[in-house]
Amino acid sequence: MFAEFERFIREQASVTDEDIQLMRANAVERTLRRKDLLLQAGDVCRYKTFISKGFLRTYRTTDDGSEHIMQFSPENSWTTDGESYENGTPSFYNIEALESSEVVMWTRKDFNSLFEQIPQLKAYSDKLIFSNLARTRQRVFTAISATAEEKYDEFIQLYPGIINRVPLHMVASFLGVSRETLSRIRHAQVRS
Amino acid sequence: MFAEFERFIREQASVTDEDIQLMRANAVERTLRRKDLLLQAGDVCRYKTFISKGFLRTYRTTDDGSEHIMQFSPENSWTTDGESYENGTPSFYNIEALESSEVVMWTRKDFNSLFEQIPQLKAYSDKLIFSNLARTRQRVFTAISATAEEKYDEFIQLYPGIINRVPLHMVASFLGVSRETLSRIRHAQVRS
DNA sequence: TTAAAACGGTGATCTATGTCCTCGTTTTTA
DNA sequence: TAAAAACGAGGACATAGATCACCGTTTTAA
Repeated sequence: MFAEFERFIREQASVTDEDIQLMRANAVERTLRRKDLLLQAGDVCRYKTFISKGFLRTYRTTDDGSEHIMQFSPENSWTTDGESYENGTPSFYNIEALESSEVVMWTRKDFNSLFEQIPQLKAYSDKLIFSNLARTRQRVFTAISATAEEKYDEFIQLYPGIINRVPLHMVASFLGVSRETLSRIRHAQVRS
Repeated sequence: MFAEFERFIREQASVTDEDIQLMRANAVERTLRRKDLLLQAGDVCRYKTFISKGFLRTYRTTDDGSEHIMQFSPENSWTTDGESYENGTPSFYNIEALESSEVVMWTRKDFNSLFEQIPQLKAYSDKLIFSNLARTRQRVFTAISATAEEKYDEFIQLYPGIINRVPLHMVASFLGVSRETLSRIRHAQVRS
């Protein structure tokens, strides 16, 4: 699992062999089976997690019991609940494996010390957060301005591949539309 | 204008007198009248802006001409289009003064050099971005999971004061509901 | 200081989307 | 490998919220 991470980070940030050793030193590897939770709502998110293999989702449950997906996380991406991780507060989110997955994790303490020792890692992380914020803003804009069909079209364009990897109701949940509406939109598009 | 900024930043980050001098050195002050644009869609956002007095909004226009408000920015807060600012790409957003305002701005080049010279400023900025991301995520969650009334209630709770400072249709635009619906929700709540 | 524009409210519709249901197929799991 | 669960599709109906239209009041700007 760390091997995949090493390959990934080397191509994302120009890190040295020593940097890699540092990162390896306090990395925690974990294997997840389908439906395993990496984070449970109510717990504090203690780790920053790199997904070396598999597929996760981050979702939140409303009072009426319905689930709303905030994020899909395929291999070669990161996941965490930043708010809980930074502030040590209980998380609202669940992070669940949708496929059997392999991840590499670091505690905040360890990762912050990596930031101090590896400035390129900090710069890379800053960039990630920026692009994350830009994408989240875009998602707000779409959520408040687009029709269900426009939301779906943008999803397909922005995240091709995901549609073939998760059940339709999860895409609907991510978009904030009902499963049935999404099913109808798709069918209407096939015909046209 | 810089005086207000100085007061603000001193209480947010522990900066020295010399730090203040550095920040003052390349700060650009600007006065805006109501309806003036700080940023026009299509232009590159060249500045990071602190609002020392007044009130701005950031909005985006859809193809059909409708405006969607992404952010309200009262005095003692910051505004910029991070994506355009960081990447030098044309912005999708307009930033407009809703009241006559006074702002202090820095170019990216200058602000980045301040980051190098004033680590506390960088740390403060990192925190801001984190909380910004957390708030934006929360807004996504609400947008995809809540009813119009729940959206309004959360807005009032999260941003008390703004409701008395902007016309109702702007709150509606921020929430992604129609002016009429919001008006009815408010009236129904007064009665209950 | 006055004409024009913006604003908030409300009634009468309309409609996009949600909800509830059933059914056949595929996938999962014991 | 068989029973159970999850899934996608689609029909019938319900409804939250949009749209359109109009009005009186307040604010803005020439």
